[in-house]
Amino acid sequence: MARTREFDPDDALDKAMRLFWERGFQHTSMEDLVRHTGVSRYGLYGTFGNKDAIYHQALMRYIQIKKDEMRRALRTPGAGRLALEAYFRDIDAFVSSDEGRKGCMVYNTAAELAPHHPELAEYLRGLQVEVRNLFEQVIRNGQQAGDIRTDIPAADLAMTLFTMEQGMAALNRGGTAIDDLMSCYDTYLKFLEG
Amino acid sequence: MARTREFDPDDALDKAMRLFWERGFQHTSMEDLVRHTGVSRYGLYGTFGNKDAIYHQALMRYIQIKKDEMRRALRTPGAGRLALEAYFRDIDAFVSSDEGRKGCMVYNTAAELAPHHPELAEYLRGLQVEVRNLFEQVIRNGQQAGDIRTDIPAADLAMTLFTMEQGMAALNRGGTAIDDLMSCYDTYLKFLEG
DNA sequence: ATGTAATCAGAATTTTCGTTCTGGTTCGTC
DNA sequence: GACGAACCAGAACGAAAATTCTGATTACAT
Repeated sequence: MARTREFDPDDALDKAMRLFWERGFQHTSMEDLVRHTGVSRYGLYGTFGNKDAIYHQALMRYIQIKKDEMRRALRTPGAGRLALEAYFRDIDAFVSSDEGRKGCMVYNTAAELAPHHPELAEYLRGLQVEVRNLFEQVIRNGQQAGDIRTDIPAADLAMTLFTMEQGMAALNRGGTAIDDLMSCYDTYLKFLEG
Repeated sequence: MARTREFDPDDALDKAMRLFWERGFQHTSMEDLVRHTGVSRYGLYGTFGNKDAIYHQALMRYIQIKKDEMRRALRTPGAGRLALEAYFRDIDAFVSSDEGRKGCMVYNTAAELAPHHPELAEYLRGLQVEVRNLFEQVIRNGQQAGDIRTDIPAADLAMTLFTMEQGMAALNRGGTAIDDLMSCYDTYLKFLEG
C-alpha cells in the first residue's frame, strides 16, 4: 500500500562502505553519500539512521568481509608457514591493486575515530586480539611442523607480525612505496627462520 | 608605544603543541586553544595566524624536538646495537609515563591529516626516509662491530624496525597494553641476532 | 481505477566552529 | 598627565555540514 523503495539497501551499504573506507568519516559528507550511493537522504536516514549509524554498519560489513578472508586463508587445519606466505602474497596483490591504496578500514577507523570513542577503541582492541591469536596459532603450527624457529614463543612472534602489519597499514595510507612496504614480509619470513 | 603582550609566544606554542598532540587537529577548537594557552583569539591570530598555521608551527616544533632527541641517541659516532637498545629503553620509559599515551604527533598527523593533504604527506614521507636512514646507519655500525647479523641488508632490517615502530605508535594511540607493545623491541633484538 | 502511505529531491533549519569585529583597557612615549 | 597603538574579552559573522521538513510523486491494496 505504498511506493516501493528504489534502491537495494545491501548495495547502498556497500557503496557507503567504500566511500567511508577511502575518505574516512569526517571527509565524507551526507551529500557525498547521497551522490555516491544514489540514495536520497530520506532513504539513508530511514533505512540506516544518521551518519554515525551508517558508518557503524559500513564498518561492521567491512569487518565481516575481512574476517571471512582471514579465516579462509589462515584457519584451515594445520595452516603454517606456507599459509602465511600465501596470505602475504594476497595482501601484496591487493595493496598493488587500485583499491589497495585505501588502506585498511579498521586501521583507518582506529586512527581517525577510536581516540575519541572509548567504546569503539575497546571493540577494536578486541578485534586486534583475535587477529593476534590467529597469527599465533598459525605460527605455532609452523613451529610444530619445523618450519619456524622455536626459540621465540609463538605469541611474541605473532605480536611483532601484527604490529608490523599495523605499521604497514599506516605507511600504505601515507603513500610509502609498495616495494618498500612489501620488503617487510620477506624480511619477516627470514626472521622466522632464525 | 603600546600595550605589551601578556603572554610568551614560545610558551603559548608549546601549550598549543601539547593540546594538538593529544587531541588531534579536528578535535581541538580555537576555543580550546584560547582556554588552554591562556591567550586571547586576538593574540593567537595576530602572533601565529589561523588554526592551520598554529598547527603547522606546533608540528614543526614537535619535529624539531624529536629530531634532536633521536640524533642525540643514535647519531653519536659508531652508535650500534647498544645505542639502539638504549633508544628502545628511552621510548619504553616515555610511553610508560603520563605523556606517553598521546602517541607520536608525527604519526597522529600522518593518520589524521596527511590523507587529505598531499604536500603534507610528501613532507612526512621525507621525514620517514630520514628516520629509516638513521636506523640503517646504526644497524650498519652494529653489523660492522659484529653485534648484528649480516645475512640481511641493513636497509631491510631498518625498514622492518621503522615499520614496527609505526605500528607501535598506532597501537599505543589505540590503547594496547604497554607490555604487549614493548615486547616487540625484545623480540626484534632477537631477530637482529639471527 | 483509485486512494493512500511511503518514497523522492531538494529546500529549510540547526548546530558547530573558524574567523573577524568591537568596545573597552593598558602602558610606553611625548 | 594625556595620547594612542596594541592588546584583551567576548560578541558577531559566515560557512559548512548534519538533520529535518515539505510538496510532489509513485505503486501497491482495495
